[in-house]
Amino acid sequence: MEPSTLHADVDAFFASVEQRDAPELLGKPVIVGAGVVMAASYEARAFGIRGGMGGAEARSRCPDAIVVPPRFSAYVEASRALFEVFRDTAPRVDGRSLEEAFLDVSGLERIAGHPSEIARGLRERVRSELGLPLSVGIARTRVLAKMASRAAKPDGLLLVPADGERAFLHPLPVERIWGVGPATAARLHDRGIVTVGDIAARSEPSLIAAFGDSTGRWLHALAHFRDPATRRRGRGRRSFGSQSALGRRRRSRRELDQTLCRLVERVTGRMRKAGRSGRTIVLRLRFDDYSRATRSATLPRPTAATETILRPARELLDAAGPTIARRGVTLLGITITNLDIPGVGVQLSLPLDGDEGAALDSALDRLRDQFGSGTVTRGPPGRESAGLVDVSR
DNA sequence: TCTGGGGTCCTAGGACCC
DNA sequence: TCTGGGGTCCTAGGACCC
Repeated sequence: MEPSTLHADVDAFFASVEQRDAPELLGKPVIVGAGVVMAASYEARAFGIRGGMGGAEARSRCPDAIVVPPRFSAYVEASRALFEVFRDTAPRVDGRSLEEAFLDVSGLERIAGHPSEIARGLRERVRSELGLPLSVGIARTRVLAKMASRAAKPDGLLLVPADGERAFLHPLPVERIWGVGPATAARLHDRGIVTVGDIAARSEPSLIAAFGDSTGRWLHALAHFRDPATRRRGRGRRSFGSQSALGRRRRSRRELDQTLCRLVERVTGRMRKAGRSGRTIVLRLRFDDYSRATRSATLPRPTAATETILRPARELLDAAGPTIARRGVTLLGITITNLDIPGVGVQLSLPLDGDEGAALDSALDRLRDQFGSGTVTRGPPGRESAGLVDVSR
């Protein structure tokens, strides 16, 4: 099987959009975000500046860097145009974030040429039409394509041929694996595992014994060039969240409550706009020492109503009061999860006697409470009755 | 290196049910 | 009354990604 999975990724996305829109920034070290580095141009990276780094640290590494505030609407617009080009290039596009996607170009050879020609054309189009640098990795599997695009950066193209997978993957240090962060890397190092090849030398059972069922299997598959069974099940989003850093100053209960209200309003507003609702409310806290905690509560029914979510959110905050008083809170966040399932319809058709009909009606009433009266209907009463539940959005 | 804001997924224990 | 095995739901924490 020849490689036909592309991973396409704009380099330093936010910073590249800023450089494109303000030509005087071209060729200069650019940092997006003041408090924390949200993106750094490659010129800034040359000074050791990385995303997630504190602003003070970044400026000390490169005092001449130009710091610009993020302009999210510009990034969203650039992303929209980018995905138009993606969808114009391949029939199957799986977006992973604003600036990256997997493209399946299998079966396009006769129309559009070899995958590497398609990738070259894609890079040229994104450069000429959008003014953005795009790196592309091509491989047989997603993980390999992703790691190839990473290796190709900046502004590069790398194809991993089917017979070149070992030569590409096995020498890489484990830190370069997509999905291995500092914690897992440290645990691998503890066991003398430094490269992907070292992982390949271990049996699957020994990896499972050391790293647990999920991670063990995943590492083993990856090291043997198999696409690890996706760790992401289902489709679509699974939560809505909003958070706010508060700084080190001690906040009064009143200030915290105001922040909480703002967060709940923001989240529920986004949920209503998306036509979604959820049942579980998670309060996120971060303390002076950067330790974290979560407190959660689950409602009987999904909702997106501000008041319905605010009440239990306040109770969670109250319950965390003593902990906050002791450790000081530096971040407050709210996440709504356990979302309803959109686009599912269930139709039942069954003969009912009187009692069963009444039971069905009360069940449908409960569903109307949950999903709204317009989405739940009941067929005509009689010997053959039908209830229709349609929660499609 | 003292840290923003948005996400996803996994694990583990306890409650509860059959 | 005690014990077992299997399953689901909830809560809390942690790891990782962009």
